[in-house]
Amino acid sequence: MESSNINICMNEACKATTSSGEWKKGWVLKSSGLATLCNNCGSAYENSIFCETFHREESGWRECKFCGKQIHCGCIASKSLHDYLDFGGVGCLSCIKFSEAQLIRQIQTPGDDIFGGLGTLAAICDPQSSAVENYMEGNIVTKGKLVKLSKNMEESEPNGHNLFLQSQKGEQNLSSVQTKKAVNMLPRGEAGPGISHLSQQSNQFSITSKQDANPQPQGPRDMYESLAQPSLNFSFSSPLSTSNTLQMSPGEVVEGREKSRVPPFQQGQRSRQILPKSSKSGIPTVRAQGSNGAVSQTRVARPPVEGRGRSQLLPRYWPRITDQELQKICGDLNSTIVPLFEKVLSASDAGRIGRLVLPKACAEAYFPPINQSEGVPIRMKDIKGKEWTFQFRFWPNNNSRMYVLEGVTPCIQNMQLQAGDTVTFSRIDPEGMLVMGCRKAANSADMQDSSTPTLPNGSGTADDLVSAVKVDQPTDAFDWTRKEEQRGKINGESTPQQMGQPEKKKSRIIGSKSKRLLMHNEDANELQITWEEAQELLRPSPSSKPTIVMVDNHEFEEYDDPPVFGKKTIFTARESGEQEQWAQCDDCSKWRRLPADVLLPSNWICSDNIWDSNRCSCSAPEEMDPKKLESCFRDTKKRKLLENGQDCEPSGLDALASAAVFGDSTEDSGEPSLVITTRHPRHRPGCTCIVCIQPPSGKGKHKPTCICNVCMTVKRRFKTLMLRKKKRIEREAEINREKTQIRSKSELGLDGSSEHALLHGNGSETETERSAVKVDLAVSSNKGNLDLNCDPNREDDATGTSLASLVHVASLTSEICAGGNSVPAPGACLISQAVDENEEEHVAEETDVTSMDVEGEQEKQEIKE
DNA sequence: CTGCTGCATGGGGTC
DNA sequence: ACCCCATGCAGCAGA
Repeated sequence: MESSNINICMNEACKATTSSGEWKKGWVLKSSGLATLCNNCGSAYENSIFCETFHREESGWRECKFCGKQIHCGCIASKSLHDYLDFGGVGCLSCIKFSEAQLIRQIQTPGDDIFGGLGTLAAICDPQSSAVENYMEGNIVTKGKLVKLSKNMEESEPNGHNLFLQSQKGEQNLSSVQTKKAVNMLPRGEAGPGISHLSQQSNQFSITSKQDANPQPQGPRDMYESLAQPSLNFSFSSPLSTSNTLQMSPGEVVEGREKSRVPPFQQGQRSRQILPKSSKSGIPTVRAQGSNGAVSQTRVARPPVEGRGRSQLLPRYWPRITDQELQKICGDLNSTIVPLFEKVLSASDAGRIGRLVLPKACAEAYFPPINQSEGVPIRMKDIKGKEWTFQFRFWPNNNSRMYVLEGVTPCIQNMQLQAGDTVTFSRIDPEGMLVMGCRKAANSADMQDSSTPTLPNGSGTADDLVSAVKVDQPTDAFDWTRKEEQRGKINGESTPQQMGQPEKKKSRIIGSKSKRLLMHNEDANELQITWEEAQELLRPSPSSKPTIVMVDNHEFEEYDDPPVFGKKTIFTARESGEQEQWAQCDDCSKWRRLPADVLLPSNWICSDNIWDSNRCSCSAPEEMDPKKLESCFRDTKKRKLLENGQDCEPSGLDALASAAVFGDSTEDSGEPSLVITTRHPRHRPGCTCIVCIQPPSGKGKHKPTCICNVCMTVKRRFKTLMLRKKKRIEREAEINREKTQIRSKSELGLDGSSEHALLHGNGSETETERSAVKVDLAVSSNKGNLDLNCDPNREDDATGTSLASLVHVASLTSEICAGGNSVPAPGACLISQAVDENEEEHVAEETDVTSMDVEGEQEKQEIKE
């Protein structure tokens, strides 16, 4: 009750402290000219002091909207004397009781003084204010009463839009008044302000937002990347138009658009019930302006300004749209944007099912009420102005409902969103059209990288997975918890965002409940590989030592810790049998020879090469000629496949793949010979651990007589390839004939240059030669992997050429199969069968193959990326 | 076989 | 303890 050297911001969400000598800089003294004693109870009422970030606009003194009686709203004892009007303002209880029904009619009547009167009020009570919340819950007025009044208003108001317009008008007046008042209330001196913890009077929770005349350009971390060209030609066609709610808060709009001096960010007038309780789950942590007057670019969680509010809206759904983004969406037009809520996309949301699960509270607050499970179509625009129609519906779920937006896949794909990104739902007013915005997760992979601090203070670590993902604005929204932690600390100019944040609360920021969403992006990338490829990346946990157990005379290594992903390396062996390992630098892509037993982290560069001082820098040349290296790797792959084939009878697929890889690669580099490699880098040839003995998916499951879809596809494919080969041979023969003829002619009369032109001009021969090279390169670059999905029609495609070789090999195998008594290779049999099959299916099959090609290449591309 | 639909389940957050 | 919601999955329809 007493003034002291330390002033505390009256806002419960802030509670910042400052010494009395400092409060001028960023602190606003409120109500200094008003009475300090409650007229009703005589209780002392303190002048309030707020830091600008949280400064509130009014004193505890109100005027009854109906009778003009002065009410001190900050006085607990006055609880029986007044009530908060859900649409704003204060009324004494006697008036409220008398005129509740009349109030509704007044609201509906244009020109009624209610909203005009709002403008004459020094301020209105903001039911959304946390202070109000606390206060009301504390003693003043029951929430149910407000809800009741709110519902009455909603139900009795057939035209919410009109209501909104009225409200808006009134609030705009209010805003101007508030702005003026704020200016008038600039600090007058150090005297007066005192500490007050008790003043929980219902005050409007106005947030100053000073738009800099020269707003700073958005940094790369400022998101809403695709907000660039919002179209604001929206129409009020959304079913939301039926929403009988007092709608947006113009203060919010002002905040986003105007460059007024201290326009209060009005947190809306209604739907207090959709807000969480302040002190626990987070008061609106709006920090629209720092005390230095910097432009507001911070991403703050703003409680939605409206909604039917049938349930609470969790802070994680509060829109964190920045003023800049608001401005972008609003553009220069007269439309205003009302942030409603946002949601971090889950894997399910971003998946191909096309169902976006809507938070129940949000759905019920901002979407039209639906009684049928089928729901209603909802038109929505994205931030580029493209209109989408989704089906808004629900499913019964545990005596509740689960609301979903169906058909969002095209929109999400259009915005290139994925799990972890955020979709925002806003409304353009006065049109009322819903706008679906987006915000990319801020380079989560990078931010999760332990090498890159994610927070300004460098507190980001690899463990800060959650915060790293979502703390995209370090000086951004802070949550209530953190504010609570700051209580008692000097705030001053420091940004609370720089404070540490409990791990538990970090997940709040990401907005996700599910740990499944928290998958490291790199991990996600790792999952975009095949099972076999994954085996090559698996490393036993460095910290764990295996326990060797014997099962059926096989040694098994048992690890207590799960395997970890390491860098993919290639194992080779010298002729002496000595094994070695090759790793590629992530920076220069040069291959470095390493001891066979070392395990590399997922990221490895030359400077990490502690085993070869001569090649511990990217500037050092590669030890081996790239061609030889490729050959070596190819041989490695070949040997590996051979080993696999010896272990178990190859399936048709395996045989074909092996044949394809081996067939046209007989080059012997003379360098380290092909070596028996394992699927498990840690494991040596002969290892019989569960990893090494387990066949890859599908291996061994397909018999030569198998007629499963996979095998049938392969059969058809090879039939196609055989035909292709036949045509190719014919064409080459024809080309050769032509060349022979040309040579004959040139020998007869043409000069050398013409011959050269002919030979190189038509490119026939060189094309063939190139093809031969490409065969080699294709296999090499693919590290021996056979791409069965290549397009046989692409003659100039390296992979396709290699497949021609594959066909050649396959045909040879087929001949063996047909002519010998030996047990045919399954692949050969497949080919044999394929040759016998009718050729009529070719056209359709080629189409299938082409589609497979595309998918296969896309898949490879994704893996590369 | 694939994709869609609707519901069930259970982890986890909130009250 | 309640309940939200991310996800799994069975059933169904169409290709």
